[in-house]
Amino acid sequence: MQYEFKDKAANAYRLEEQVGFLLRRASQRHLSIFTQMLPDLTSTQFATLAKLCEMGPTSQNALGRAVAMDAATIKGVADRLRARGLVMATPDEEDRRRHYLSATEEGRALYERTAHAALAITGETLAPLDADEIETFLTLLRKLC
Amino acid sequence: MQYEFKDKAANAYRLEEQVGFLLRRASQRHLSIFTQMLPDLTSTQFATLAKLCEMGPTSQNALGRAVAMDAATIKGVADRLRARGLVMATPDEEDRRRHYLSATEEGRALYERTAHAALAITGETLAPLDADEIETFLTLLRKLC
DNA sequence: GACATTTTGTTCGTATACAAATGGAATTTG
DNA sequence: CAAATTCCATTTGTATACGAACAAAATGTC
Repeated sequence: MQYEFKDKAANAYRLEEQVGFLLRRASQRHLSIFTQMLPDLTSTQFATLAKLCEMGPTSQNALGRAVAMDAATIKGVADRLRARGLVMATPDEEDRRRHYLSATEEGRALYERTAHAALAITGETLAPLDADEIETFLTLLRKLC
Repeated sequence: MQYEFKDKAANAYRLEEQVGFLLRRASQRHLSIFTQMLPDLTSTQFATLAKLCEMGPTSQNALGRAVAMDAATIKGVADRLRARGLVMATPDEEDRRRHYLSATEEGRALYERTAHAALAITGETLAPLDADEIETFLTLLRKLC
C-alpha cells in the first residue's frame, strides 16, 4: 500500500466493488450493444418512441414520467424525435399550456421495424447469464429502482 | 390495445421489462442517493479521486481506463478536479506526451474524509436487498460488465 | 371571487458520455 | 533506420441528465 490512511474507510473502499461503479459499467456495455445493434436511434429515443406508441397521444411531461426522464430531459429527446419527423405535437384545446405528442406514421413504422432489434439487445445484454440467473437478476434489479 | 401491430415484436416489447431501462432507473436512484449523501463531489469525480489516491501518480488516460472513462470524459473530470485543487498534474520527463496526475494534500484529505460516506451510499443503494440477495446481485451484475 | 398551490413547458448552467478527428510522441516492425 | 503503428492528450459535436428558476395556465381552498 503506497499510502497510509488514518481512517479505515479509505482502506476499505474498493471502487470495483461498489454497486454504482458496476451499474455504470453494465450500462456502458448495454449502451454499446444498443448502438451496434440499433444505430438508427439512441436508447432513450427508442424508449420514448416505444412508450409513445404504446400510450397514444400524451403530454410531454406525462411521457417523461412514463420513461423516467425529467422535464428538461424529455424536452430534448422529444425535440430531436420531432426534428426527425418521428413524433408530432398537437395543441390541447382544453389546456392551453399543453400539447399532445404522438408518433407519426413514420415513427410508428420505425418502431414496428426495430422492436425486434430492441428485444435482441436485451437478450445480448443478458447473454452472460443463464435463464435462471436472468430471472433472479431482473427481480433483484427491480427492487433497486 | 390502441393500435394493431403487424409484427409480434412491437406487441411483445415492454419497456419496463428491459434490462436497459431497469439499469437506467437503478442508476438514477443510486445517483440521487449519492448526491444527497455526498454533495461535495459527483459520483464520477469521487471515483476518479479515489482511484488516483489508490494508484498514486498516473497518466490521465491510464486513470481513465482504471475508472472506465474514455479519454474525452476523463479529461473533463480531471480538469474539474484540478480546478478545485484536489488533483495536480506534473509533466513526465521520460515521455513528453504524458503528464502525471496525482491527488493534492487537499484531495487526499477530502477522500479520506468522505470514503465512509461513499461506503454508506453503497449500503443505502443496496438497502432494499438482504445480505444473500446483495451477494447474488453483485455476482450477476459483475458478469454483465 | 381572491389567493395560494400545482402543473406544464421552457431556458440556463453544469456534468457526464462517447464518436471522430487531430497532432505530437513513442514504439514496433520490416 | 525508416515506415507503420500505437499511444497520449486535446478538441469538436451530439446526446443524455438534472437542478434551478421562470411564466403562463389550471386547480384547489377559503
